[in-house]
Amino acid sequence: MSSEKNPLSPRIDKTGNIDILTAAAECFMEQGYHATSIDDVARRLGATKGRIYHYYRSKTELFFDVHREGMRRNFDAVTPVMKGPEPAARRLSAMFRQHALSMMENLALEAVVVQGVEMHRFGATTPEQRRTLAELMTVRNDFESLFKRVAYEGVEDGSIRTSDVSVAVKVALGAINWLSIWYRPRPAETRDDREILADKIVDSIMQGLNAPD
Amino acid sequence: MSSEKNPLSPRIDKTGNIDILTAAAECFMEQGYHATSIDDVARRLGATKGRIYHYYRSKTELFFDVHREGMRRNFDAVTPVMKGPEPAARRLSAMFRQHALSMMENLALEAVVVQGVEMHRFGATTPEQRRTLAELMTVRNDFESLFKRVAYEGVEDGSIRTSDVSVAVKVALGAINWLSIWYRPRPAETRDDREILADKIVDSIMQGLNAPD
DNA sequence: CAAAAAACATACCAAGTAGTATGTGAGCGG
DNA sequence: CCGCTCACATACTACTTGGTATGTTTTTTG
Repeated sequence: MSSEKNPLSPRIDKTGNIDILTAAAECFMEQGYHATSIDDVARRLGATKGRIYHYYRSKTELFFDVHREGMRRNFDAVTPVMKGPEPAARRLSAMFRQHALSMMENLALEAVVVQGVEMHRFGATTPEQRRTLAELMTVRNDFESLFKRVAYEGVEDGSIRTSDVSVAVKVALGAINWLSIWYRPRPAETRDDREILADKIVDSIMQGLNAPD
Repeated sequence: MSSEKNPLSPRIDKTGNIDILTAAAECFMEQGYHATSIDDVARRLGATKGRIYHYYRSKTELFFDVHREGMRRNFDAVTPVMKGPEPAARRLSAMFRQHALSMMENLALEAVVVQGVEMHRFGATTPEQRRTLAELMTVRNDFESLFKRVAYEGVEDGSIRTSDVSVAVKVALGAINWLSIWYRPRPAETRDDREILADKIVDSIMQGLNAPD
């Protein structure tokens, strides 16, 4: 069953070629999963199908692995700031900020993650694929739960106000995920630029649009 | 050039069959554009390819027409409430509310619209397709501009506060568009249920998550 | 009511693609 | 230096799918 072809950590290339995961992510971002052929990915690698099928048993498996890597970076970005002595509202906005920055800096990967979320609607063909997809959605839900948990803490410690925690979190995450659609780095963009944008987004989410009375 | 095969208004069926646009929208929503074959759409119609190609010259043209219809409904939902004597913040939240309801009640159509937005990243193959896609993105931008304009009015009349109008609008629309990914109507859902959800979403957008001091 | 056009269905093809089977050169352990 | 494995490349196949060409039936029109 688990012939262990894919190590969990991302495969980094030793040659001059860019990594398979990166090439796949870029192709999937630019053309979408179905419109991307394995030959497209291979071409971007400066290689042929043989190389890809040496590491991945199928196109879907490749897609899933890209997705996993994207989610892994999401967790890595968010978990360090979710605990601490500050009020929950502070921590939650820090989480949003980190997530937004992660979206911008792993754009290709995160675009694939978003496609994966959509794909859960799509009918996965084989039972094996269905199970893997279900696994990915579990990870996805766990990620969302991180935010929900802190949001609940905020309701309890009085730093957060909302009519519905679950909806509010979905709204906020949707706003951030939407970055993968409209955000494109400008040619000479710096980290500072991205932080400014992230701060604006977090401000919108936390303060809302209504002017204070 | 314009052989006028597709009237602008949606083609409503006179037979017992569901309409082509609806069938296509449902297929595109469930499987995505590329994974949907023309035969899939035909099968859902209880017909064959012949019927579809009688009205549409290509698959992309069909997709674009579904997209147009989705955008048309968006405009129809939002424009009636965007003008009036109330402060701009009031009108803007009414627009958000209408848009959210439109997303829920035209789920299949709107899912296709979202796909279209993603697709503008994708390389459209033929020049003709590129132009049509560019046209759709113009419509899309016009729609976003409706919100921006009212938001600017709000900044001027003092009813709206934000660090960046453009970003704030993108955040809000992203949150609402994200509905197409997670929202699914429950079996016996009523209009009231949808309005409650829409109100919660608008509340999150307008009030934010931070508790008032 | 005849003829023309509309509204489809059927049959077919060329192109593209996921996946496989097999070859091959480089490195490496013994 | 020999054989074995790894890391690919090459060649090929079975199948799907967008699109077309051509029937066939129903509706409209003069």
